[in-house]
Amino acid sequence: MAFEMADRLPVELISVDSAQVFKDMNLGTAKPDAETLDRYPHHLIDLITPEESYSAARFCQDAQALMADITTRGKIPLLVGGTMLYFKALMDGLADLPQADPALRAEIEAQATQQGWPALHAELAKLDPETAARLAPNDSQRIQRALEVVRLSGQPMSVLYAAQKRNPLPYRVLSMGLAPSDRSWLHARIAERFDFMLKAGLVDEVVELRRKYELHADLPSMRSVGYRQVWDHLEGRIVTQELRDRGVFATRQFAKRQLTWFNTLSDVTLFDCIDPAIQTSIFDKSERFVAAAVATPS
RNA sequence: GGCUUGGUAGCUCAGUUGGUAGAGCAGCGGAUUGAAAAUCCGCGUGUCGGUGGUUCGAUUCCGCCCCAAGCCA
Repeated sequence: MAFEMADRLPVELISVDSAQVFKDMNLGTAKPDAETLDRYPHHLIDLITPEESYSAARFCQDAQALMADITTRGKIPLLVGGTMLYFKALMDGLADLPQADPALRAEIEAQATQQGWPALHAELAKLDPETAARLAPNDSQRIQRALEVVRLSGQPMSVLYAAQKRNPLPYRVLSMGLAPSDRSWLHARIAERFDFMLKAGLVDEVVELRRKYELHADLPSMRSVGYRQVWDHLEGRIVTQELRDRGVFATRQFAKRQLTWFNTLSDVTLFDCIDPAIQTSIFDKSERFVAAAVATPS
């Protein structure tokens, strides 16, 4: 859909994808190939190495800077991708919170290994009762973040959330989502997609990544779908058949989580992508939708 | 043909000293504020292979049959 729009409208593409930001992670992230990227350049692809990490906050900065440039050039920013938190953060803004502190995170992590996350959840309950109340005792990542925020800023995260200013994007946004009406169709596509990745050499890609970079299994890059399972396979924990099955399961679960975001995100017009034959009609519909929206500026 | 071991949730299995059963994975639903392709939460009725028998009561004990794997002919 994005490419078809790029053929007809003066747009520039901005990728909204937390995995395609990594250099040399191509097959497993389903990154468009070099030829496609040449024809349809994407911003925010191949930004950092797999040793580094990106964030929703950095995405917001990067995307907003790009949107400003693009509109200055008289073009339309077209944001395309599946990292729904990034869309949400861009649309609704983020509170003014301290950024991640790797050393502090390591410290908290070590404490959790000793005492378990429920103990840290209890500790959080003293420092920030409101946040602790809405988090599950095993929600490691959010408990860690909430503790990090209090220690760094001296203020509970709930207080900083409450102080968050409404800071709407200075653009009129048209949101479109693709969701299949038939789950079994989705599952078949996912299996096909992962089998293709394996056939195309995903395992070799990870072998090469491990040779080229200093990686470990806890890195955001190596925790992503597909890479995590190949990692386990290369470590000898699972055989090829299991790698394939687990890769497919992980992709399905991820896809379901993406779909769940459509409940939360406001004003998204959904299009059904049930089978390839209908895809041209999806584009026709969306094109009419865009045309109608452009004709009625707010 | 005979013997042995199995047949319990979509899959892999546990279990019931006889009172009709539960884990993991899968699946489904939901949360989601600097790791988000992450992290977490909730959801378990299935002729316990079939059929006769014993019993107040059988998935559990016994007989026969079917199926699978292995061994012996």
